Formats: sequence, C-alpha cells, structure tokens
Amino acid sequence: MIEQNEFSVRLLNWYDQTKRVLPWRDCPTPYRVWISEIMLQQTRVEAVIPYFNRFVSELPDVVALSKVDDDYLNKLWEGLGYYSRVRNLKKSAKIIVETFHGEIPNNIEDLESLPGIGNYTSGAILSIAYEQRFTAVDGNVLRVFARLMANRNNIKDPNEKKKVKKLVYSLLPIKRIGDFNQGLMEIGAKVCLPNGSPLCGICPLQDFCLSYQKKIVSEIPVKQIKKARKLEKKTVLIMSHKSLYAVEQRENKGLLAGLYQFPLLDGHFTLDEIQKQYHHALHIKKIDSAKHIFTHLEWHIEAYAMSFETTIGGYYWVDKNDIEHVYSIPNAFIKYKKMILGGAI
DNA sequence: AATACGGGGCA
DNA sequence: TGCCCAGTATT
Repeated sequence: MIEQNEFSVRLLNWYDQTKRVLPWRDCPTPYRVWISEIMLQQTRVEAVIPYFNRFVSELPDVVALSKVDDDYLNKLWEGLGYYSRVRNLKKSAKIIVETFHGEIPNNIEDLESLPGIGNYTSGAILSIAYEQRFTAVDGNVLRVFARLMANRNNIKDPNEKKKVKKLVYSLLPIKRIGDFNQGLMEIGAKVCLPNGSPLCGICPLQDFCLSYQKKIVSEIPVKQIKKARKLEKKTVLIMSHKSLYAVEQRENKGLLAGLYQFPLLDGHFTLDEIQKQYHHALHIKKIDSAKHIFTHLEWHIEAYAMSFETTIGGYYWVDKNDIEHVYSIPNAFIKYKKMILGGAI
C-alpha cells in the first residue's frame, strides 16, 4: 500500500527540482495544453517542440485554427505523423467556436465529444490547464506503475489501464494535480525508461517500488508478441517539365490522407514497362530506390525520373519553392524531395 | 479485441 | 533491426 501524501510529496519535490523547460509549460492555457497534448500523442517531446512553437505562433487561438486553410494546416504538421490528429484539431476548433462559444470545454463529457480527444487527453487538459481532479495515464505512467507494483500483466490491456487509473486517482494530491500528472510522465520519460535500464539510483519513488525491492525491474513491463509488418511495393515517378514537377493529392481517408506525393504506382516495373506506358516522355531513367517503414507497413520504393515536353493532365505541376513551402509531402517521399530540391533530378 | 495510423531515436 | 513513444478511432 502506497502512502498518498508521502508519494506525492516525493514526486512533486523531484519534479520541481528537475523538470524540463518545455514551451507549453511556460503558459499552460487550455489552447496551448490542448495543442501540445495532441502533438504529444505517440510522439516524443523532442520531436514536438519545434512543431509546437511554429503551430501556436502561426495559429495562436481557436478561431485562427478553425479558419485555417487545409493545405497550410497540413504543412504545419508535415513530418510529425498521424495526420488525422491535425484534421481532428481543426474539426474540433470549429465545434468549439460554433457550440462552445470559443472556449475549450472544462468538463470531461464535452471534451471527449471532440474528435481526437480520448481518455488520456481529456485528463491531461482538465488536470494541467484547469487543475481539476483527473488522472492522465499514458504509456509512461502505465510502465511506471507496472514496475512500482511489480505487475507482470499486459499494460496495454484496457482492464489493466483501468486499475492503474484507479490507483493513480487514489494517489492524487490535494493541490497541483497537473504537476503531479506531469511528474509521473516525467519519471517515465527521464528515469523509469522504456528501453535500456531504468535509472533506479536517482528515482524519487525507489522506496515505493516493488520491482526494485524484488530486483526484477528489468523483467517489467512484460511485453507482448508483435505481428510482422506487411510489405508493399511502390513506384515513384519524378515527372518534370522544364522547372515544374508533377504532384498529386492522396485521397481524403486512410494512410497519409489528403497529403501530396509524387505520382505513385502500386508494384514494381522494369524500365521497359515504364517506357511503354510513358512513351511520350522525352527521357526516362531509373533512380535510387528507397524503403520507408511505417508502424504497420513497409514500403519498398523504386523510382524513375522522366521529363516531358509539355505538362500532362491529372497532376499539379509545381516548382521547387512550392514543393518546399506549400505542399505537405510526407517523409515517405523525403529522399526524392531532397533530390529535387538539391538539383539532382 | 484487434487493427489502422507516422516517424524517429536509441539499444 | 526492434521497441516504443505524454493515444484515438474504427472495425
């Protein structure tokens, strides 16, 4: 049994002394907390920082976000991944403006009615921005408590999550709920590490940790067996006419929805097959291949560069500046984007 | 209950 | 290479 007051005092003291300086901690308004929490879903703090600063600088409030141009919005998210997050952000902003009078909701029902806000994010916003009595149990906290309690169950199991939430709730201090929650996550990020050995020697929660006492820290959390990724063959076409290049927009749902790419074919093809299909091209040559790994998918990409005397219908023909600054092209295509911008094609 | 959904950093 | 990250929505 963990003593509530002792636990939170240890945690908050450690947090006060060692917490990282993060842009969203400067001025934790509901808007800034909301944006940061969405960006931080499945995404490391270090990766988020530059995106967060640019995003809130360009779109400082809910109204600005609700009215922003979609292509420009995608550009602000380019490279961050999980692009449905940014679509949901704008959808939510519209709802907030239209039905919540422009105020980020301060209750869990309205908050979780917004697309992109689930159980973790609602708790994070309510506790950090509004100082309300809610937990924010993320992957860090699940790991920390699996170790604290020497729990070998699968921490991804929703049932286990509920148990952890209940326990964390019982440990919440009277004041500083937001700092307490952030402190737990900070322990997970900087001390009770996900890979490699946790830094138990500097852990303020060491006295409470059953895994540490039993010397089984390295065995927890128990990880599950994962499925192999599916492999897909893709062919990228770098089509050019003078200083213009062809791009196309991906469909509005599914993988990389609504983002732009260089013309993309399913499957691999010989130079001969490509020449037959694009017989009106002035010149075609095979260029570097690439591999791109998604969480659940692996693209094996082959590529051809081809030039044309005129532009061809069905594509946007854009210059280098637009490729760099206007169209959001995800990182699966970064090799070819760099080749174009660097003048290699 | 399982799967889709990005990308990067580190052992 | 494999793991996992301040998760959510869909099937």
